[in-house]
Amino acid sequence: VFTYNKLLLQLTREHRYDRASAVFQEMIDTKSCQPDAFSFAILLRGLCRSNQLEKARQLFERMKEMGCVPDDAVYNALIGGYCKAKDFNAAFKLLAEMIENNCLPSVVTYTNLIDGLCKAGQTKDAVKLLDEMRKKGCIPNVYTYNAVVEGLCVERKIDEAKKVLEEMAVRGVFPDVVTYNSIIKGLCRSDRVDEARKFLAKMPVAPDVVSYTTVINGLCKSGDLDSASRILVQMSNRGCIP
RNA sequence: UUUCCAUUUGCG
Repeated sequence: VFTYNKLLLQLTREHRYDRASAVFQEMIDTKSCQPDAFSFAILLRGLCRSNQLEKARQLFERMKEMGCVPDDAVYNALIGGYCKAKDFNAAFKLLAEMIENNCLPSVVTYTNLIDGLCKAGQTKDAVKLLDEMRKKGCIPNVYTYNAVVEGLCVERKIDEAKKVLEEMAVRGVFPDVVTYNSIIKGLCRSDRVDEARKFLAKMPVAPDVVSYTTVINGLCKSGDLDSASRILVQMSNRGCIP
């Protein structure tokens, strides 16, 4: 099984899903070596990522028919797939099923859902889910918050996003460069480039290429090429390569 | 001895 799984993993990494499915079928046919939950997880994840959700669903049914118990990796893969397809009914159904089967949804599970909701423009629901996960004793981490912050910034609700920052501070989750980059992007998009520039100057963590690029982009769009080139110089001085 | 994973820039 180990050997087969390794092969499956490699094949899906190379996006050769047809080949992977064939290998999988071979495992079942030979009967000497039945796929385990991990084999399924690997293949399901590959199918979900390549938008072959229907195939994934069938495989999942088959898995249960074979008496193989889905683990959290399997559920996470499927939930991620449905989120990307914006089929939240299906995603939440799986979440419920997962809990029924005594499979604890992890922070990754929730982050998947929260990120999906945000990307679909449903930040309101995302924030609600964030609250719910906490009530269930699942602690959001920086990835979870970043997904929310990013979602709010895309919707130009910068001030709400800043509130989330405050909440992070209260809960002892430290914003990282990704968090700040989302805010900077939000400010730029809301024509608050000047604030973005100030934010860049005083952010508590070291700005990276993305931070600089975002601000420079904003400045260019607003026609402030002088400031843009100044930032560019500053950026190279700090060893960042555009 | 296999072990999947989630978040940010550039109309990529």
